[in-house]
This record gives sequence, C-alpha cells and structure tokens, in this order.
Amino acid sequence: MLKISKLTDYGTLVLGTMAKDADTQFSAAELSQKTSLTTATVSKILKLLTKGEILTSQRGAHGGYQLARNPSTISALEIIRAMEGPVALTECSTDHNDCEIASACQMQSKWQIINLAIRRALSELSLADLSKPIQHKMNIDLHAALSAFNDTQNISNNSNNSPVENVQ
Amino acid sequence: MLKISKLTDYGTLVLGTMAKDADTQFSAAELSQKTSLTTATVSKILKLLTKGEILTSQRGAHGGYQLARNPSTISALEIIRAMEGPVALTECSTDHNDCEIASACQMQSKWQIINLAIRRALSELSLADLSKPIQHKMNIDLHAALSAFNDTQNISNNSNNSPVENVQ
DNA sequence: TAATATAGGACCGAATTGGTACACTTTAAC
DNA sequence: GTTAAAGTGTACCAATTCGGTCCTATATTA
Repeated sequence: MLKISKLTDYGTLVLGTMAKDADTQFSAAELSQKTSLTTATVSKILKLLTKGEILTSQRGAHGGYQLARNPSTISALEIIRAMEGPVALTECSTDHNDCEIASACQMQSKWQIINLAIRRALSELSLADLSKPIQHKMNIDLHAALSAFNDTQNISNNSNNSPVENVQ
Repeated sequence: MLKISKLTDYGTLVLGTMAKDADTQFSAAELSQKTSLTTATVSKILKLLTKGEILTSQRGAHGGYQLARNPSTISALEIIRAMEGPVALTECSTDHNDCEIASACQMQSKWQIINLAIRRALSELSLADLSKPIQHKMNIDLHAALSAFNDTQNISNNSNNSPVENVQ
C-alpha cells in the first residue's frame, strides 16, 4: 500500500504540536496529554526524533524535548527518515548487491530514479507547512511546481485550485 | 521504511520481460522461466496485474497473458496500484473519517498534499522507461523536471549528470 | 473428453509493527 | 548527598502483514 507507519504519522502529530511553540521545551508527559497518545508511545517517538537530530533533549528534572531547528527547515523527508530509516522503495535500492535474482533484474537502477523523485517531493514540505492550517497559497505553489512535471500519464490534469481532490 | 513489497518489485520484473515483446502472449510457465521466479509466484503477480487492467488474459489451452496497452502508456503508479492497492502514505488518507484521534489531528489534509506529489512522481515513469536500458537523455530530462522543485531542504543539490547518486 | 491454462481462494510460517514495561542514567532542588 | 523528575536503552509480546505455496474450479482448444 506504500504507506508510512502509524508511528510516523503520530510523529508528525507530536512535531506539529511542538511547532506551535517552537522555542519551548516539552516533557514527554505534556506531549502525551496534548496529543492523546500514551506516554510510552510518545516517548518512543521522541527518542527516535532525537536520534534523528530533529529534536534536542535535556535529561534530568525539568528536562524535556525541544525542536532542534526552525520548523520551516525540517522536512517531511527528514521526519520519515528519522522514524523509519532510509526512504527507498525497494530493498535493492537500500542494500545493494545481494538481490538473489540480480542477473535477471535490470530494474534496480530505475527504482533509484523513482526514489529520487519521491525524496524530492518529500523534501519540499516542511514541518512549518504541515503544522499551519492549510493555506491556499501553498497549495497553488505546490501545484505549480508539480506542473513542471509535464503530465504524460493517465492522471487527469485537473488545473483548478484544488489539486488535492480527484487523484484517487 | 516506505517501501513497496517484494511482490511489486517482482511485478515490474515480469512486466519488463513482457515489454520486450509487447504484442506477444506469454504463459505463466514461460514467464516463470524467464524471470527465475516460481510459477506460483508469477501466477499471483499475473492475476493481480490482470485485475488491475495492465494485462489481458486468455484462458484455456494456448492461453496466456499479454500487455493490455503500449508500455509507454503504463505508469509505475498504475503498477503499484494494481499490486498493492491505493497509493497513499497514511491510513487517514485512504479511508477517511475513522481516525481515533481525529479531533487532535490536524495533519490528514497535509498528507494528502504529499500523497499527490508522490503519485505525480510515480505517474511520470512509464513501463517503457523502466524496461529500457538507462538512457542518459531520460535521466537528464527527469532531473530538469525535478529541479523545478526548488531545493529548499537539506538534500545536497548535486547538479552533475548523475542525479541518482548520493541522495542516501 | 482429455489436456492445457487461467481464476480464485485458502492457508501457513516468517517478518514487521504497535504498543508496553522495566531497569538505568542524568539532572535539579531541597 | 538524597530524592524526585525526566530521558535512555532494551526487551518483550500480541496482532497484523507479507511472501510464498497449494488446491479446486472454470474456460478453451484439439
């Protein structure tokens, strides 16, 4: 289904909450309250994000977590990477070489291209974009950028100002 | 890890084989030989692709499978869709509504934007592109198109003619 | 009607995921 | 220093998903 894990989804929720007060330090317990997730789950998420250098942590009493950088400089790609590891569609493209049927497989290199395209798309969206309420401007800008991919395939090119709809 | 399933990967292998003789009908057994996959696995793949209207099937003696359309009109998006179902990163974006923490979650709509971007990227690459040996021209074209996304994030913009490398 | 193929399932073991728990370390306050 | 608060690391388990196989039914040809 080409999906990200639930935990990653929760991760964006936690980050979105933190982005509202980007300069504030939050304890795991606080974030648990704000997001309605259990503290155990929130902790797991926070640890991963800290390891991925998206958050900084302060141990001890009155410790907590804080965004390591401005939300506008944290990309969806980084977040997914921190939560799930390298973003690559196929095994072949992450760990090279040992594809059992390598001799018959001329495909790997092509997936690399797809992977690049997807990583670019993901890197385009910042935490700031994700946590703000939808702004029409952003939609249009993204749509314009996407149009640079000229549409050769069977996806109907709905060029109205609501690009999010009707794309299955 | 944001990956497609092995079966989908194998699917592109099977399709790539068929694309070499786009007008020819292949039996499952034949394709099994050509791809070094077991007939059982190949059959499963062929069934899914037929259901997804990427292949046509002919039952009975001397039956087999054939590409339903020209390889250049079959996109990676379609292939993934046929093999794994709707392409959407999060559950929220596929089946709406029943997100348990919906009230706290302002994120769904934003994932839609990411989903759109990814679907576009996937729809850009055709089976014909995937099954041909790498053409330098294609790489450059894609790279140019991708550059339309101006690079705001922490991915180093390696603007040489080998965009596939060094993007983790 | 016999042989050949696809269609559509059910099924099972292995791997992954979601979620929880616990023992350990660091820091601040008293 | 002792204690309480808070993050760190790791192990664990139940549930789901995935990869792969197999079996029966149906369609077509000779």
